[in-house]
Amino acid sequence: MPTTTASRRREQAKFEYNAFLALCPTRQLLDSLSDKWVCLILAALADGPLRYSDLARQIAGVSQKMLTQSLRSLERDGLLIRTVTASVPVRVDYELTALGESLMPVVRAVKIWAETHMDEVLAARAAYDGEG
Amino acid sequence: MPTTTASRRREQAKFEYNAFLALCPTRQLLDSLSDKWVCLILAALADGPLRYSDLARQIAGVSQKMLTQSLRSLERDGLLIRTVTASVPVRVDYELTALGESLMPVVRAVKIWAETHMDEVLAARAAYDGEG
DNA sequence: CTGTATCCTGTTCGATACTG
DNA sequence: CAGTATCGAACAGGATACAG
Repeated sequence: MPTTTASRRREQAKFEYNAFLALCPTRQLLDSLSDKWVCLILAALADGPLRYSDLARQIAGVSQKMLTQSLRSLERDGLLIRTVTASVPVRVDYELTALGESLMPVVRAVKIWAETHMDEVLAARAAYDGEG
Repeated sequence: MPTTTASRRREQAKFEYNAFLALCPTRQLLDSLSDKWVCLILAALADGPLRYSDLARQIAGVSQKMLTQSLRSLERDGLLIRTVTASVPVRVDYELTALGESLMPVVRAVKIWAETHMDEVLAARAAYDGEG
């Protein structure tokens, strides 16, 4: 059997797997959560609605661009709602939806594991880097 | 009060926040998990040890470079162990550590939420995109 | 078999400036 | 106040070739 066939089969498998991943719900969720700021926004909104500028102040490290972009993404996914109050100056509030709140236990699970075990991870890293 | 002072204060806050984030265990964990392949590797190893080529076959979409890179990262974090058997040809097995296994419930929590709610997210996306 | 090294492409993201 | 638009540097990540 020629090599070309085997390599073609591999490419085919890769293609199918990538198509599968594109549809895989877990991967899609992970893609959203992996955004650097998404979890921080969710956590900030867990205590109640906040205005744009409140978020910008609480999550001090984020750029305007990324904050807006992440908020849009979360809004699009139905995890939060954006309420514009047409006053002068305009006022925009962000609030978790029920769907967004249902995600919080997952975020908290991540947080709890991190706070419980991250020192072990850091120790492992130090040991690994030490050995060189 | 001159504007420069306010802007300097903002920069200072941003700097401090970024320093805080760099130390925040949750952020560090999220940074690891957000790697495209890490969760897939963890899931693949949840059922037992696998060889490099087994992983490459199961996670068909990954490039050699990223697979190796992700495995090294997980090894460094103490989540899996890499065992080299010096035969010809050489054989390398990867296996979750206790620490790695302790992370699995978190990964599963993400998976369960995704499988339960991702259709709502997709519906929200469709609605959002439809409105334009 | 299990990688490492290199090149090269697309994407991400911060900074900056501008708008309703 | 709450964004939008644009530019450029930095990085991620795939393809390919090579090595122990």
